[in-house]
Amino acid sequence: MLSERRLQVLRAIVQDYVGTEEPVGSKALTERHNLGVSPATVRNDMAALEDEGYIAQPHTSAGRIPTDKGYRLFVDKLAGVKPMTAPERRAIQNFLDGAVDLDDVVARTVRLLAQLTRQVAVVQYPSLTRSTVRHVELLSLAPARVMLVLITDTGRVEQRMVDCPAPFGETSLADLRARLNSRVAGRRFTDVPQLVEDLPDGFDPEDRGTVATVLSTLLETLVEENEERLMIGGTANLTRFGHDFPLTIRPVLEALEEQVVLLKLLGETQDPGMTVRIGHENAHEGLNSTSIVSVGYGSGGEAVAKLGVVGPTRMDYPGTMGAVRAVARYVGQILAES
Amino acid sequence: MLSERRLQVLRAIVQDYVGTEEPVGSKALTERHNLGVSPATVRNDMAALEDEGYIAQPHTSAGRIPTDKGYRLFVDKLAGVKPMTAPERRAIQNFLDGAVDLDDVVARTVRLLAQLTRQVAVVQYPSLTRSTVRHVELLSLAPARVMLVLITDTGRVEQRMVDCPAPFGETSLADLRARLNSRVAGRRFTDVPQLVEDLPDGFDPEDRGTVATVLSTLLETLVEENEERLMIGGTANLTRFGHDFPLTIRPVLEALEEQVVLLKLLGETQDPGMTVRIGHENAHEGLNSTSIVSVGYGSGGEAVAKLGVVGPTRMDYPGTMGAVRAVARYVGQILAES
DNA sequence: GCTGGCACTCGAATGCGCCGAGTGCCAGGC
DNA sequence: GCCTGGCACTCGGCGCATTCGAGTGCCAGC
Repeated sequence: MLSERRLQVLRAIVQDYVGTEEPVGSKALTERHNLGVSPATVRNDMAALEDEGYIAQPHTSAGRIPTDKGYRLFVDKLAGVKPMTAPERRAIQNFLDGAVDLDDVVARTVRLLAQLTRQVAVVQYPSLTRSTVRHVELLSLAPARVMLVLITDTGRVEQRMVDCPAPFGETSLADLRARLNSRVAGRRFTDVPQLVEDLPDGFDPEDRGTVATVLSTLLETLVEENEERLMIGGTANLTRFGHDFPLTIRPVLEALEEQVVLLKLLGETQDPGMTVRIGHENAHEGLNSTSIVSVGYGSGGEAVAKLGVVGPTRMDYPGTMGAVRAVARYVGQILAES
Repeated sequence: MLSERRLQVLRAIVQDYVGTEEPVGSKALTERHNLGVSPATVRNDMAALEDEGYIAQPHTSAGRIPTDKGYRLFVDKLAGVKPMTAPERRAIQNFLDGAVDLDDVVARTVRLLAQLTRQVAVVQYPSLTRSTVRHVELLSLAPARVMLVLITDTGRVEQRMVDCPAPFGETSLADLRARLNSRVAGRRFTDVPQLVEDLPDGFDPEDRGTVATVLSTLLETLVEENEERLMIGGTANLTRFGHDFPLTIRPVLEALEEQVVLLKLLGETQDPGMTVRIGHENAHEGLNSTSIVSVGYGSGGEAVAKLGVVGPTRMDYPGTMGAVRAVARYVGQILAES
């Protein structure tokens, strides 16, 4: 087990490195943090920390930089979450309050997060899985063509074309619309399949095919839309990455474009609380030198999606975590209101 | 006026520079293109071209690179549009054919363009201005709360909440829905305002306030959504920009995030044909070292939006233009079919 | 167990010289 | 009049040696 002072030294190294972006040496450390001991002592502690794998030297005779393991310890034990100041909170709230619809909420959230953290922000659209159906609308566009519109409680709208096997009259359509909504309105997506299972039975035989087609399209929509979408912003902040960055930035940009990858990363943990993935803890290779801070958010306590930021492992964890948490909280409020 | 050979020299310079990314000298030129004259002659031509401002030297005793003016001449007079090969066309068609909804069409188009051109692709969502109303749906969510859903002929769906000044019964709602649709379905957005002007007159006095509120929300939606959205992809290709690129890439990423800027640039010309904006021709400062190739696309001949790519001024113009044109054509087809 | 001292290491920065691609100009030839 | 070969000149890039200094590890002493 590491002594208290060694942990302090690690903390100081992380803080200085994050601030200066340069390997930190023993002398600089004692000058900037009053640890009450001499550089020589700190050197011993550093050697010990290096043995344990918490820090490393980029090359002999250079200062030390934290390893992923070092950051991990820092995040878990040494640093808290830095709360936002009151003015910051007000600014967040004001900025988000102006949103007019769901897209706008998400777009504003992305901008806000990117600005606050000066990193790349990722916001997942509220998931359909845990949300409920507000309404299903059916529109007849042609005798054998129906448009299905699904409206969720989070304000999201999805539409699908349905080509019917047989012509379908307006009255039948109205009938189906009414019955369908009486069954599924207000219900959870996951419950819908059972709820509509026997619905075709109540219809005329010649209409049953069409009803079944519509229903299966509806179910498809529910499933497909679980391949959730997300919005990304602040990629310009990647340019602050590092000195060597042409090599670093490319795979990151590529990974960010692969939304599937990000969704997988975000979804990896069910825990709606704050998650920090550091460097190689990220399964995706392109993100091995980045850290991802994410947290669930949602209306009324229950998390329906995640948001977070992607940045260099050398990031201000307490500040970033504070910003992410605060934004998630306010977005949840906004969603609950609307 | 420049002699025929000097134009040839310019063309050769552009081609070589685009290929090698390095300033091109007189000797290399005569070796790679059989111009039938000696390097010394080419040098004279180059000096002339430089006087005219078509090419420049990065520093004394280096090769020449084209200026924006040089590229402009190249695009206008010296190069055509390189058509896609048959296999490429098939690939484009196959890739786009798999799309299931409008979002998907746009997403696939972006990916496709980015891959084909190895540059940043930008696709504007089909504009509402020139499209027509397919259907307006009204849903009662609470006694004094109505959701308005607008469906366009391009398959786009927009929804808005309406808080009514007074409770509004289901029958009144159905009535409004029917009357509204009989007037606006199939009509152009621009025509809608006149078409619904006197609609409230036909309703009971106590309902007129609500009807007016709903209508004004509808009109707002039409206008607001003219602030069109767009999708961007292939930003990872920015890393191929150049050697000096940390300085170059940053403002580009920033400009790309400012969707307003891009929309403005795309919208600057009404011409639905192919537009090429080179370097400083782009009003936005961050894009001064990029060129934008864009073209209108749309279902059934009429352009409803634009798509294009953003790349370094040093790009393969004929190839890029060919790809952009081909993609636009096929996207138009897809939209016309659905 | 902490501290000051000391020798050592090694990357970054600096300076220097060479090389070669590329230029401009000029005199001569078709 | 235009093209060509020749020639002197320029200047950035590259390789190399040198210096400089931050930082280290170790050791003897308090």
